[in-house]
Amino acid sequence: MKWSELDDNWCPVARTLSIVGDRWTLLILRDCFLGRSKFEEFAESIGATRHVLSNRLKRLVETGILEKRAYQQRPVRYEYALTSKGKELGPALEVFLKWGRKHMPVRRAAG
Amino acid sequence: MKWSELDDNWCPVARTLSIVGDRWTLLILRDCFLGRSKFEEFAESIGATRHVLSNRLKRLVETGILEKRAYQQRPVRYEYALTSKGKELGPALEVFLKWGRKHMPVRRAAG
DNA sequence: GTTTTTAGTTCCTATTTGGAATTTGATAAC
DNA sequence: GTTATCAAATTCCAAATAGGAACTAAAAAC
Repeated sequence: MKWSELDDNWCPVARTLSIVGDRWTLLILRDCFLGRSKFEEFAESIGATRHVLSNRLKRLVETGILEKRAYQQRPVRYEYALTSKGKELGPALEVFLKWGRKHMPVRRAAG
Repeated sequence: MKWSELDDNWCPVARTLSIVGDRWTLLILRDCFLGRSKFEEFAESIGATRHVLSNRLKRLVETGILEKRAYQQRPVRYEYALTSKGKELGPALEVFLKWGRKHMPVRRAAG
C-alpha cells in the first residue's frame, strides 16, 4: 500500500499520520510551538533540505494545520503559524518530549 | 541532515522521532495497542511491505519499545509485544486518534 | 550595478520504498 | 521421500523520495 492512500483509511490514526506521520513534518510543528515561523528558521533549526521543507509546509497549509500569511509587503515575505486545528496536535508532541527526555538521553561525545 | 542523525539531537522530540517518527512505525504501535502481535497480522492490517515491516520491527525491538518472544517452539514463531517503555507512547496515539476523528472524516465513495 | 535578505525551485545523485517472488524451518499429508 | 502449508522473514528490481548544492526572484542597501 502506498503511503498516500492512507488518508482514506478506516483508522483515524492512520488518516492523521497520512499528514503528520512523515519524516520531518512533526519537527516543523515542534518549531511552530517553539515560536518559529519563517522558512529560514525552520531550515536552520530542523536541518531538512529546503526542497523537503517546501513540500511539507505546502501540505501543512493545504490541510489547514498551518496558515501562511504575508508579514510584510515589498518584498512580500511569508510566515507560517499554527491554526487552532494545528494547535490540537500539541499534546502529542508533549508526549514525545517527555518520552525523549526519559528514554533517550543524549549520547555524549567520547562517552 | 540525515534522518538517522536525529538520535543525538539537542531536542528530545527529535530524538523520539528518530525512532517513531517515520512512515509506518506509529501504525505498528497502533496495532500493538489494538492487540495485534504477529508479523502477518501487521502486514495485513497496515499494508506496509514486508521489507519495511521487517526493518521497523527490528528497530523497535532494538530500542526497547517492543519485545520479541517465541510463542511456540518447533517451528519457532515469534510475536511482538509492547514493553512498558512502548506503552508510554500510547497517549500520543490517542491524540492522533481524536484528532483524526475530528478533523479527517472519511471521504465517502462518490461523495 | 553589485550585494544582501528571504523564500523558495531546480538539478543530479543516492537512498528508500513498493510489490512480488523466494527462502527457511518445521510439521502434515500422500 | 516429496509435496504442501504456515509463519516469518529476506531478496530482487523498478520507481519514488530525499539529500546537497546551486540557482532564481524581488526589492533594498550601498
